Amino acid sequence: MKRRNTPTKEAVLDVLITTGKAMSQDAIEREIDININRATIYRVLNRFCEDGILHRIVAEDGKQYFAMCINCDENPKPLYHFHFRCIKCETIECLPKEVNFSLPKDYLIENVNCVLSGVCKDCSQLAI
Amino acid sequence: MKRRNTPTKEAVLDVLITTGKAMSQDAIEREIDININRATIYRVLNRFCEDGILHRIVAEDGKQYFAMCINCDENPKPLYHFHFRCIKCETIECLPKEVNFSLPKDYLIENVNCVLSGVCKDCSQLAI
DNA sequence: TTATTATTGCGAATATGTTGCAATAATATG
DNA sequence: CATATTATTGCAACATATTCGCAATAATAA
Ligand SMILES: [Mn+2]
Ligand SMILES: [Mn+2]
Ligand SMILES: [Zn+2]
Ligand SMILES: [Zn+2]
Repeated sequence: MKRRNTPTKEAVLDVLITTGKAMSQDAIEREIDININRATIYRVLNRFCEDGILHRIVAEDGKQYFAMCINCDENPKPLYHFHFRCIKCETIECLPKEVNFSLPKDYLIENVNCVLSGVCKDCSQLAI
Repeated sequence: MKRRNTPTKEAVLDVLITTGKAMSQDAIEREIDININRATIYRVLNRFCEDGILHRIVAEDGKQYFAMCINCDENPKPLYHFHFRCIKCETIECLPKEVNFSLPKDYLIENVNCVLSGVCKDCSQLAI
């Protein structure tokens, strides 16, 4: 199943690159000018995750958010990094902080999903 | 709104105390012998969370899991601790490991939701 | 240009969690 | 114990997120 280039894939990646944040399917759909079906966006996002182009974060709202992998911008991020979800502006950003943990004997690690939530700097300064 | 004692609340707490793990609504319902309505279980769980008797974890499967607070058993746990979700046996346990993080300036923390996932010791040893 | 098949749109299905409302039952009070 | 108050429950309906089957479309290889 060789991948093909399509306007949909381009548009989705474009939005994610531009915002530089983690976005949910509906947020992505809202930002795209052309009309793309909900299911299609999910399929594109899932494929990007399989291919290691995006990574998936599940926030405490139970929703999936998607962000570009690793060297998002200037600062490359550790494989397992924290995420911050602002409850005011509803955005999620990848923090360049590594998650440090240790597991008891005989535990096998497969994935890490760490989300801190609160108010981001933009929103906390607005309040002043 | 003074709280009342009911068989439902007792049954739910009982299951959570017995397993000592974090459980989802459907897992709890399955473990209870009497029939309790889905919505009722959710309401009971939400009330326990409000009252600080349970805490809520959202796993990467997007589902909510509920566990007894802090001094679950012998070892008291830090306020912000890691959780481990086994993808084999589908259980979640509270790890007595504190989550260490630091936020950039002007960020306000409100909540922490950290879930590691993989294979727990019981399931990894079964494979041997 | 044509054939192959990855990708899409659509509608329906699944799953998790919440809510309105009337019925039930726990508790307080005399 | 009898009665009033109201927290709690069951039920059905709702909301939302995500997936799936299937036929139509379109990107690429030949
Ligand atoms: Mn990230
Ligand atoms: Mn816990
Ligand atoms: Zn914000
Ligand atoms: Zn296990």
